[in-house]
Amino acid sequence: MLDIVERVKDMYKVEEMKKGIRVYGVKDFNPKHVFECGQCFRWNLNPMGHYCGVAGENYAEIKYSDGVLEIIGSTKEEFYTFWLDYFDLERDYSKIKGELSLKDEYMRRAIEFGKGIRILRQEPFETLVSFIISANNNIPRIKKCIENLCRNYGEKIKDDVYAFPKPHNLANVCENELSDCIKAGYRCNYIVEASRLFVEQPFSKESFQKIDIANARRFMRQYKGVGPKVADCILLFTGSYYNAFPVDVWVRKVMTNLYNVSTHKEIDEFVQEYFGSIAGFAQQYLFYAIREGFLKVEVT
DNA sequence: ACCCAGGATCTAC
DNA sequence: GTAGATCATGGG
Repeated sequence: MLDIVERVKDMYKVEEMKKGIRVYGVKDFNPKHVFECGQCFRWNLNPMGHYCGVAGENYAEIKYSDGVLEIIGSTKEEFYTFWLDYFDLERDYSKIKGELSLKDEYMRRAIEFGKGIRILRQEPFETLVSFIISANNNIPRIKKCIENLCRNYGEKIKDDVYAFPKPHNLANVCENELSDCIKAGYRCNYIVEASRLFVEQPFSKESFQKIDIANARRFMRQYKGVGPKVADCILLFTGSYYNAFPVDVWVRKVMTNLYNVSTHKEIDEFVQEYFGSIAGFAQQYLFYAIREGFLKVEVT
């Protein structure tokens, strides 16, 4: 851990308090943008107007104002060993936004709208299962299914707060029981099957280190319930490939409308060329701005 | 009753 | 390899 502290000492000052920590010098961060851009499902506004949620085995409350990030529920050690990476705090988002803003006016406006987005580096298994559930589903229901899943099969962290279930706990579950508990319908079969494969054949950022995105996509699609879109969500939101570009109905509309590319293959070839290695960030800025209704697209 | 939701699968051509 | 039906569930 000391090497991490040494590495980021010029970037952030971390102060420990009674209930949590304060991190000074945090730029390009807006909790609303981070937690509501569609990349995660376990963070919610509390009555105080702050986002609370679970990541890994950690429960926290997040506040941000004026370059100061407060993580209630975290120690200094947990910050260096977990949250620093989770929030991708060592990446220069200003540079990414600068590069993408030069592409076109539409992109520039999307970034202006979601300028506080950071792509979380989430846990592989949780991301896999969450985005299997996301298919042909809406966000409020996705969140309910996942909360039910954690409540029934996850380890209790504290009062009424549960961690995401471990792979082996979902691999051994009866499909009908799972369906009764989480109400995810036909996706329950996918969840059990995918969990079983994950136990045998897990993946992580590290395991993808030596293969290109095409092979990573092929690998991901072995899991039942993982198609092209879900595969890219997992690769992007685990921080494995930042040129992953999930194409859903909304993003497809923009791509067709604005850039005149329509098939999945066409779209991917275009964005890899146009946005390059930071295509995934572009996707998030676009998705958030469109879905929130800030940017309009012709409905086809 | 019908349509939709960050799609994926299965089947048939 | 690709177009079409089908897949639970809940909300509008």
